[in-house]
Amino acid sequence: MKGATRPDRRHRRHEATRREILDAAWSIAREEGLTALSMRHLARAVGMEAQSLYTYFPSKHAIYDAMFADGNAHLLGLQSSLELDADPVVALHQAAHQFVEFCTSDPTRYQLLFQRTVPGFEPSSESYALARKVLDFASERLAAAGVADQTALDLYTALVSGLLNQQMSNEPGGDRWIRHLDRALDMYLRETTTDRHEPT
Amino acid sequence: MKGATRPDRRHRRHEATRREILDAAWSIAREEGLTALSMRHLARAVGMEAQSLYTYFPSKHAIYDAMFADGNAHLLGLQSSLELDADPVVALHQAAHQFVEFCTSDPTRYQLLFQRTVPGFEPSSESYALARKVLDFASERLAAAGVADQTALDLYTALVSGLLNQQMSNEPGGDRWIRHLDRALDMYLRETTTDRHEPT
DNA sequence: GTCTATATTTGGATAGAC
DNA sequence: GTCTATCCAAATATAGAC
Repeated sequence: MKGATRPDRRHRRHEATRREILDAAWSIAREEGLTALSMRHLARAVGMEAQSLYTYFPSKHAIYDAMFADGNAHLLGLQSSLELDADPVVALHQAAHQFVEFCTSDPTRYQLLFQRTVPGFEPSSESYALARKVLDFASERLAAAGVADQTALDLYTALVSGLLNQQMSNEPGGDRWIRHLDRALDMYLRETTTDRHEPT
Repeated sequence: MKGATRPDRRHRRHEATRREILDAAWSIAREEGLTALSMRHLARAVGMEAQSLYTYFPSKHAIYDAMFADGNAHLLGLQSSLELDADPVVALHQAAHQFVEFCTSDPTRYQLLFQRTVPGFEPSSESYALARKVLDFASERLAAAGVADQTALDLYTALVSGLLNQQMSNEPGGDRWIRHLDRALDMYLRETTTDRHEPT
């Protein structure tokens, strides 16, 4: 007789609970802030004792790390599935808008992924690799639009993140800064690309 | 006989001790991070018991607030005493460089003044008024250079803070982003001002 | 896998003697 | 103004029974 649960079944169950905990963590962080997330609080939300969480995550930082990976994976999925215009300049605007939408739609996630506000947290190298891929995506969009060098890429990230930071810090939910995104992109492209048409 | 200390003398002594505590707080925050600052830790640094600090500051937040005011007052002093070039465009570059230097020279201060990273802290209205004056300064420099409207001012703060944020977050101490400050300013001015010379 | 019990640390803040 | 003595709350994490 096979009294024991099959290993893969147990594994699936384990993963499902992990997912459940992670979702609850996002929920708490969104409602009360990233730093307000605690093991006790999280445990209560999923109907467990705090100590039982250690079966699924070795530490609180591991939970932050899983959230970090989670958010980046989500963004990568969005970026991959976005239908880009044939015109690389239009495509760059599209991609930038998608990124801004992703960030503004969830300030907590933005804080975890792009600001360094959680006290002792640093992403693991595995999670950080995902963040790198996100940046590579932007790099490709820029190259397609005629911007190739590293310095111009740095200026781009500064410009977009500058608008986002101001928006999220001073007027979350509004558009006082991010509504200048298109203007900022045009300004940026005028600076960093050499127009080959209109030679006169 | 006048056995009691004169009130103003007592007041001066009180202020001196306050100053001493504040300096120690900056020192600790710089060495171990803003969030690592605790009453016990701070008290040990000045040779007191933690409880005695409450004679000088009613709460921990009051200490953060005093630090916030401190930093902004310092910046205002620097801005006021800077000799600006007669050419408003050159003057804008000067002022921007001074600001960037102020920020990069003390990451902890930058974090307290311009990022919102301390968990529950929000500056009092008195302290915030100082921060407003700092922004007014930038506003005047921009107006002198021919940038008057609010949207352009928002774009300016996004641009400068964007470079700073990237620099402080990803490579503190380096210049990978801030070395593009002049280029970014020129790009910005080209976008936001109408050149009256070269009408052809 | 989940629980109870507990260790351990750390924090902010108050009361009252001196 | 400074101290001792506490209070109170909250956090992460481990040990071991079931």
